[in-house]
Amino acid sequence: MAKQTAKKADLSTEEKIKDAARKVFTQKGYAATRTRDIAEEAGINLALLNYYFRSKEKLFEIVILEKMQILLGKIGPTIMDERTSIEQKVEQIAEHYIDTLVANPDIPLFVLGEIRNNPDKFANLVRTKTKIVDSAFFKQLAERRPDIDPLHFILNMLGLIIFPFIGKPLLQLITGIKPERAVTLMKERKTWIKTWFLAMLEAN
Amino acid sequence: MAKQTAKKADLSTEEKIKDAARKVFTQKGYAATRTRDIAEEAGINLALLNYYFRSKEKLFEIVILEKMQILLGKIGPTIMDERTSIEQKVEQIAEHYIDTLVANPDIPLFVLGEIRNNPDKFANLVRTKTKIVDSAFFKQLAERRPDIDPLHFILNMLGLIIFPFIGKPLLQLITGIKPERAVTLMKERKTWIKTWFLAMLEAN
DNA sequence: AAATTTTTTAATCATTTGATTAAAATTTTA
DNA sequence: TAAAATTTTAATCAAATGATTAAAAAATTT
Repeated sequence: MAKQTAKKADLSTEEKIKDAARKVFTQKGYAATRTRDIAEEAGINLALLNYYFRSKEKLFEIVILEKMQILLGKIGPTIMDERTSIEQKVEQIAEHYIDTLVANPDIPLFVLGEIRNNPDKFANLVRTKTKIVDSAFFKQLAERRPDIDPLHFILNMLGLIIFPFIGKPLLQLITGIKPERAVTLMKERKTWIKTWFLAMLEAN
Repeated sequence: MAKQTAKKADLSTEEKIKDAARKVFTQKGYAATRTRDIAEEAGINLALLNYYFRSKEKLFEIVILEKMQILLGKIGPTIMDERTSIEQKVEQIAEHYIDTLVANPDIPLFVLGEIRNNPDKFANLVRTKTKIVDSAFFKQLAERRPDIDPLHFILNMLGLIIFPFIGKPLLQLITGIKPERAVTLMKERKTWIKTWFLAMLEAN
């Protein structure tokens, strides 16, 4: 008992496996992940993974549903809110997502990559269909800029927020920027994105 | 001879394999790709893949180097050009990349995903190190907005251009947008991105 | 056209990988 | 504390997968 690997000593076996699965799956993706990697990372016997979760696939589903919830959970309620302005919505979304993604930088590439590899699988899962285009945000944008498809501004906002996290490995490769500097940069963006978004909204 | 699968009838075996490899690797990533998938897509015997390219790994390297060149090749020369303005650079880059990505929409997610899975492997490959931060573009941005790190604007530009292609599977999932509509949307952005970028550059 | 070289195929290998099993160890219940 | 239930382990399986081999087929050279 005195020489557990600290961090995971107190967690239940099931939680140790889930933690390890979260880490390995999000870092490498489903296909590149070996169940043995997860077992080793969790410090447990491989058979336990199947004992608790039946299969790699089942464990994966638990993890990716969590991650999709993190990535998509906040956006729905925020853009549906009739009482907040465009400005407030953008501010809320930018703040929330940058904080979330600084803590979970691997999520976007992970989720988008898995959706690419298996679009059908998530088709039913995202029952948000036609939700965004009926949202208050959408209507507000259309009213402000009747000449531009509101989808453009949705894409702009998400691009400004999410892309830096997706592009970070490349950015580090081509600029040699340090990880801490990258985090600082992301946090700086929290305040700027609202300003930039509003500027784009007025642009001609 | 009269009943080849048309398209590939005239290509050499080597090219048929490369074509198939480009398609399967970029769509599913290295780990999720089976050499048998490539052989089948190419309409050749599996052993031929190894006969011509030695291994899955070797064939993959050929493909990803091509794709990285497509993704990164244009940006270097453009941002280094001392004689063009910020506006011209952004216009050139937006036009070029959106055309390129409409024709090759899978590239960004593919390349960024593989870099994530194997950062070390591409470390030496991207010898652009310290190039961007010494570029004319960087200096011009720093001069125009001394109060904001030029990297922010690089990220903004790339986010506006590239993110829609990375996020397309998700966008289609949550909006039900048709693929053709998505392409139209991307092309519309070609003209707007310069405007939006300049607006962000002036924003306060 | 015979000989040589190149290309292609079918069969097979060795390793990896997800999963199972039966037994051992541990914990909980009675 | 004995019995029962739960958890863990080591060994092993079957299928998938990257790769090789030896022989056949086709193309090229002499």
